[in-house]
Amino acid sequence: MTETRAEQKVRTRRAILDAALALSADSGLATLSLRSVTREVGIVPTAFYRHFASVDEVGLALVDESFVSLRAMLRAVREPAALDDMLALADTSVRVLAEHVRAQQAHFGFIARERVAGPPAVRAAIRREIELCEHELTTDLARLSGTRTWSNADLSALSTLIVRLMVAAVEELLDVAPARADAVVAATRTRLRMVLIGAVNWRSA
Amino acid sequence: MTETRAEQKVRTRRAILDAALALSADSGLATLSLRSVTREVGIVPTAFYRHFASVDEVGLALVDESFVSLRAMLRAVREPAALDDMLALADTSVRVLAEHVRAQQAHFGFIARERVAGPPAVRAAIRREIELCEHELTTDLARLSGTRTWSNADLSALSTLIVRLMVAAVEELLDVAPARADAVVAATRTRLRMVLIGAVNWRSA
DNA sequence: TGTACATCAGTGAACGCGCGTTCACTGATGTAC
DNA sequence: TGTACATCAGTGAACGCGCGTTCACTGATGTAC
Repeated sequence: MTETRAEQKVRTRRAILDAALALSADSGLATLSLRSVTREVGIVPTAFYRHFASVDEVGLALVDESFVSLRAMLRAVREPAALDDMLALADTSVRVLAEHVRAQQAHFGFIARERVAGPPAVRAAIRREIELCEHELTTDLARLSGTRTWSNADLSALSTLIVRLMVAAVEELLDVAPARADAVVAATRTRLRMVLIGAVNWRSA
Repeated sequence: MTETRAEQKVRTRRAILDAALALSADSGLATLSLRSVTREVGIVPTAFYRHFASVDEVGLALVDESFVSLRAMLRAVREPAALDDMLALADTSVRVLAEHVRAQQAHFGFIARERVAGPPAVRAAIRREIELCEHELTTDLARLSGTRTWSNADLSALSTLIVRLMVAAVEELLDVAPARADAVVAATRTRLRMVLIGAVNWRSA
């Protein structure tokens, strides 16, 4: 009614992205058919081509979206000013993570799944984004008091451990019944603490 | 010629498993078609049913096979008698891992991929096997001097960190050009050392 | 050892199905005058 | 404001293709006597 043609087009594009995200949760982007997406959206298969050239292109758009969510989450872990503060905040960080995951289930699940299982182009895009995240975290870790004497290799070892712990926690949280989420949070916190104790004692123990 | 009918049947079964393993490397077990497998083997599609009831059943057989490889590898990490010994042996452990991965590329790749992307039954089977590995490692860690005072939760936090570090290293090794394998080994060793330093200093730092 | 019969791995035709993509189209929205 | 034309999101029929699965079959291997 009050909607312009351009607005309607954006809405359909959005509906295609949402449908692809929801449907790929079942059995992956690689097995997702164009027809199942358009069926879900309520348009005819050929109308898809007004918005995307291929299903792969939808996948790449979803990678972009999903990493907006992931970056938002990683910012929470990057705030502390010293390694000891990170250790003290481990509990809070993991809880924040769990909340983000609950709120952004679809995006996090998409990354976890398509990272290894997606079409090659999507897999490559995700890998690039994760490396970028690790690199950003490495830069931030270098600014912490307590890492003054660390080599670049040591810094990136720690940031990799942290990022992967988080990615693994995400996978577990997505996989587990909501009632058991607290157990996952507890276990992840213990693992994160163990890694950070390794970091605090690195080259000084 | 000199082959009995039973031997021939075993050979065909083996060829089906090998073809499924090779073909699923391209784009996953979930998208693997029965017809592409039989085409590769050189039999007619219907002959498949003489050996397996479905492609899922082939997947489960491959999970069993692949974990024989993974267990063999994990035994190498479990030999030390104390946490400090593990730390000293970190370098050797990671090298052994890299060799195993090179020798058993297909099996390790299969696990890494299908763990998140496989058909539900295959995914569940892999998850069960990984939990079993973690549990075995936990039992072994409990026997080490240096973990006398640890709770079960602490022990399983460490074994989870180690197993996942190994799984992640496998994924990286599979993904990287052979020439860059040494860099992956070096990075993994640093990460493993950092985790083990966390373990050595756990509850005592 | 020789023969008659049973077994069963692999065959080949046929089926209905969902797929991606093509094409010419419709008709509401948007624009130029 | 009213009219004539352009745009373009979505339509619907049609195509050829590979899929999983059915079924009755063949013929070499294996077994009982």
